[in-house]
Amino acid sequence: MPQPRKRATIREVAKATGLSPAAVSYALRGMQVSGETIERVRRAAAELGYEADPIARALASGRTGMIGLLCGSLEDLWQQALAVGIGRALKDNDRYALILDAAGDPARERTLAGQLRDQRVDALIVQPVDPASPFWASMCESLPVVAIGDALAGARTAGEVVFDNRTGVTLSLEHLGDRGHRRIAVLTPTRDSTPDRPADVHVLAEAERLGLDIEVVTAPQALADATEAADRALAAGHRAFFCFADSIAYGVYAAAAGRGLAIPGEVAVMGYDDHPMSGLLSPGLTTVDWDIDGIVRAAVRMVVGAVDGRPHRRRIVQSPHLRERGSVGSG
Amino acid sequence: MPQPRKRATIREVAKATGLSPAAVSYALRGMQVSGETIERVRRAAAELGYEADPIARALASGRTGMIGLLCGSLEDLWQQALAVGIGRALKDNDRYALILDAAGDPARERTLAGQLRDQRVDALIVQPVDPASPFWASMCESLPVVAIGDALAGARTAGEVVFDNRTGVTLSLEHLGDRGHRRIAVLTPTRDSTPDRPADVHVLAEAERLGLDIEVVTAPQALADATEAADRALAAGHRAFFCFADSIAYGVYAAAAGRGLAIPGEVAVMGYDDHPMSGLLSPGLTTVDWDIDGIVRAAVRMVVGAVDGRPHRRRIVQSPHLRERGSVGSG
DNA sequence: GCAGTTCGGTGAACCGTTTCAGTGAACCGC
DNA sequence: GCGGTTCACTGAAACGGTTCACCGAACTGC
Repeated sequence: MPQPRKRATIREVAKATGLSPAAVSYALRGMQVSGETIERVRRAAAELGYEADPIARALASGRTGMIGLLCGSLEDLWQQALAVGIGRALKDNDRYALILDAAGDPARERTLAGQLRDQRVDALIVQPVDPASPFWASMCESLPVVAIGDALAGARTAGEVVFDNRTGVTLSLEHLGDRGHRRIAVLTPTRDSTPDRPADVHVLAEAERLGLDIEVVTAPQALADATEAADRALAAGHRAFFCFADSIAYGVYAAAAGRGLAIPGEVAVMGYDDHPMSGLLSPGLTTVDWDIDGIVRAAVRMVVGAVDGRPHRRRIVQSPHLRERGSVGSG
Repeated sequence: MPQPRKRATIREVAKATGLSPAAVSYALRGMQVSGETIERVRRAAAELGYEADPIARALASGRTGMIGLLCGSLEDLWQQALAVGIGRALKDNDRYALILDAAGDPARERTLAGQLRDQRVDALIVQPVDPASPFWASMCESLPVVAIGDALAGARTAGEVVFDNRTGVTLSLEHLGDRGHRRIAVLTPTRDSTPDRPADVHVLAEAERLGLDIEVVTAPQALADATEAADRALAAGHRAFFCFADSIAYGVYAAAAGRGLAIPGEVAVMGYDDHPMSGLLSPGLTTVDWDIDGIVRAAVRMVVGAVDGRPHRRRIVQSPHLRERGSVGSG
């Protein structure tokens, strides 16, 4: 059990400069003190190796300078990329991200969001698993929340970067339909316990409109799990897949390879999200792309704006495009 | 600016139960109080919706129950997978991971490690960018540190999961040599500012031994950057690549495709790490694999053991195997 | 020359826990 | 019935900052 090295406290800096702790506190944050004093305090602090204790600061001020990032499921490569991107963008804004993983579980999502609040994060960015939960309304009461993906129902968010999933779904299903696929397995990460998301509901509506025969199958995004789910669907005779995440589509590639089935000759696959790896597969994965850099920038601008109390756009809708690469042949 | 909902404090619970705050504190942690009182306190706490404030708790006790995870570079897909894996494994041990990204920068690594200490994480897991820094010794004085990858020089770590990079490098270079490749571009994420890591040094020694003509090129792990670096190497006439991360090898695939060069016919590529996606490419990426689940389990066991003061293995060496998939033809 | 500001700074309360050093009562053996 | 433990609990001091209320001195306008 190593003992923590004793750090200098604000009182020691005060003693060294002959000022009160309060003055030191103000000086180091550049408030209400003369320039000459600030310089003196800076010097003394540097000499003593003093740096304000973030925990004590958080307790007293209620702020931390950190921003919570609550991801829906970090098994998903695209969401991993999003998290990394947001982390780096926040760093460029001199802020730190606290990244947590809801693992696709609505209950866990609520727990973690509450913990981030208790940790005094200045704001929260969330890619909600369960956007319909009334919990979000109370969350938005206590700190600025920026939602990515789906808007939070009935909550006063500080901003939202909404994906136009209706268009995304329509593009995907139409593409499959145009290529002659009528019986389609829809692989979605949504857990049974999650209330139907707008996107999922829209899948049913569009399938009806286009006269498609679909079966919705739950598939986790981790490659091994997705492969297993895809393999079961292949065993059940499915040959056309609409995957609600590129990560899941990768599982279809793996499962098809395992059964010696060729893509796109014998199996058709559509992804959703456009992860960088999707362009590297053979054939490339046909998918629907979101502008991930744009999403990152928008979310970070919103959250930083909200924290600093600056005006900012509260709502941006991301439109998808079909990225055709060859994984959907004619059926 | 939303106002934080007022939460119940320990004093209110004390008042409600007619006990002192100290008694409540003890009761909720099941220490030194009668079972009947514990039950009474529990009930009152539940009724008031009381939960101990983690920040105040951290300030008073110096502990948080969180474990810091400092990654070398989260641009790397394999490291992303490792981070996610560790996060989930810690969750299974009822602990939370605080994930930070050093972005390949030794200075940033030191800064972030210090911040995690200041945040009172109970322990730190680090995949060091700069394992030779004397900084780690002082870090290990103030909290348990578990190192993944390279051992920390001159530091009393709580544990280390060391990769046998010597063997990994030897396997890789021998494989390339056996297939008749003599002139090899080594793509490594190591920044110029980083002191040479043992693995990098070993590359030079082994190249010498095997009579290979190598050129070391710095390449970031982000796909776009790796592709660019690989493209420059291709332009310089390189046709055989040893990439020090699968993520970098993906860049070679992309660059080769961009120039219409076939793998393995015209370009040979070796990866390092074995990310799940590597098996999905065509041809599959020949690489050196580490048992990522084993690494996760070992690191988590070590860190949890160190925090709980239980005895645990302090050092595990991971041995690599060659995972031949077809991306290295005969040159 | 006097009320009214502004400036630079102080003292003390406060944030919400944990923990150390007691303390009174019950219980023990003898 | 007496010293010695144990038990269940209390009071107050940390932990290391921030912030509020206030204060004297130096300006300001008139």
